[in-house]
Amino acid sequence: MDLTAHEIEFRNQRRAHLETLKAAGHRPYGRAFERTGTLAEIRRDFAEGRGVRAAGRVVAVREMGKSTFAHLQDGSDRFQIYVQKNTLGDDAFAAFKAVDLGDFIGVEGELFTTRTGEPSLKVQSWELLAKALHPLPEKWHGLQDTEVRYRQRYLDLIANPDVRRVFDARSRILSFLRRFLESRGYLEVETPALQPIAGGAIATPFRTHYNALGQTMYLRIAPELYLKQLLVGGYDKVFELGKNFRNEGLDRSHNPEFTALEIYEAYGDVHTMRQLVEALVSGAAQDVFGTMVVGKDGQEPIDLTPPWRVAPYRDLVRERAGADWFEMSRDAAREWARAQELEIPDEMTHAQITHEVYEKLIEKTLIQPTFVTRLPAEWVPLAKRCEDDPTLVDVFELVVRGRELCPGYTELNDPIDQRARLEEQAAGDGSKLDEEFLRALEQGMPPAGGMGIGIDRLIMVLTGEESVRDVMLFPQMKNRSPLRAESPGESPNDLPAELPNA
RNA sequence: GGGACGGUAGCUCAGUAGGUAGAGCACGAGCCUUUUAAGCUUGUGGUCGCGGGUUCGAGCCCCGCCCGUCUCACCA
Repeated sequence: MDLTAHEIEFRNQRRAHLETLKAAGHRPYGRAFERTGTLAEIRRDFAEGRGVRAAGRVVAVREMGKSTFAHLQDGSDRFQIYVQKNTLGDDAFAAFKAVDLGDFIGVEGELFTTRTGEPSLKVQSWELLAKALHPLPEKWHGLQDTEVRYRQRYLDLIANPDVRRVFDARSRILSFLRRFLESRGYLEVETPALQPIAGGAIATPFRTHYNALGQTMYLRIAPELYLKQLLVGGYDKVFELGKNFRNEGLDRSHNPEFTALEIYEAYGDVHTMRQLVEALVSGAAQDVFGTMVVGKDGQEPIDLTPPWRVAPYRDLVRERAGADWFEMSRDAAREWARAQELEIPDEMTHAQITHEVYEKLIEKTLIQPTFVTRLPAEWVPLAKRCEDDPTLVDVFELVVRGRELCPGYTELNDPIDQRARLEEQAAGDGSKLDEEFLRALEQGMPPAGGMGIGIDRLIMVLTGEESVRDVMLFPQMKNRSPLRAESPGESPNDLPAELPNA
């Protein structure tokens, strides 16, 4: 790797500092350091003159001749330390000058308040815990380069406190979801991520090969079919919180691997699920942010206070496209849609045109939480039909800020209808039929409600972030230098039959 | 995949009309014992994303490519 003269200079200086510190008796990469507490705890329990031990990364240094101010940062806070020549002694003070921005150190001393009123720690002794060989990003503007922020997230986390806050919130939201569900008697389960048939959704899967069985495997696109087998097996209330993988495009609301929460409840239905998701999401906002109104400054605030709007799909379409929409001929519907600047191929059916109108003209206008209900059966093959209209299914799609957040429905438990609808969806390709799942349904699955929440999008709604990359610690990025070029025309799914073991 | 925009010092960014590349921070040296974007003096640091082309001369113009952001397409 080619280094610029400047990078070589940085490296040499820091290594020279490291040698200086070693000569002064420091271990360049220390061992456990017993702290009085985190920096936040030390601040909280501040008492003038109190003796404490603290540790953290040096993120700011202000040298003033025979004394130095610096800031330590740990996972909880940032705290000022004060290093004085006559407190520390000549040698320890001189060695401290070899501490660079970014180094981890441990310090021991007394708490005091500076003339300007900042709680500080007067250092009596200190030791090096880890030397940083690279400089820190700029202290005032932080790290701006989006590419570096995503590829080297640790720099982003060090330099940009707001980023840290988003991921702290993410963690607390996940924790709340688990606590909430467990407190209501739902059992967390784990089902295969490596599946022989990628079912439960319509999406292109990632394909791989399992050497021991000589068999093609897929990364799951959804856990749904396994969770339903647990209902067959007698579990009444289960959920799974985990990763799904879809071999599709990558944009600000899609990442090839993403987190989903799926919940199933025997003897429930679409209404059970609606109430559950309302309580779950509004509860998470209340628990983590102390309010049910969320969003960043400059955004339209989202009010998550239940109950949320319920809007049947056809009503929304009629509202936008006219009360007589569903009595219109296909030609008239096509003409109307094209007048709205939608691209409508001649062969599109009336139902497809309707769906295009919904997705392009209506969904994005649903900012506040809205349950879109009673969708056409062909869009949701695993849902049970409405009793009063077999062309519709008992589902909701929860839409917030114009984006689909969570589908939920009364699960289809009729194995005969289920087979027919999966066959229709597979369009004659029998290899896509999950016979194991159908066999399980034939064993008898209790009536049930189920739903799946896109957790990354939920975090986006709750934190006000507009890109999924800003709520995932390590979003997918293209390799900077591919190990080997893909041969032209080779599909990413075409793998050699045998892969060497790593 | 299409379109728009971007990639200049370790970081954040300027760069006029095509005329030998700048600032702040960081870093080095000097001064400074209550500073906090510390301050003052001074210095180092650049394959201008990569590869071609036009030109006497390219960070700037042209072509190709790489990476990223947004957007459209795709997408339960």
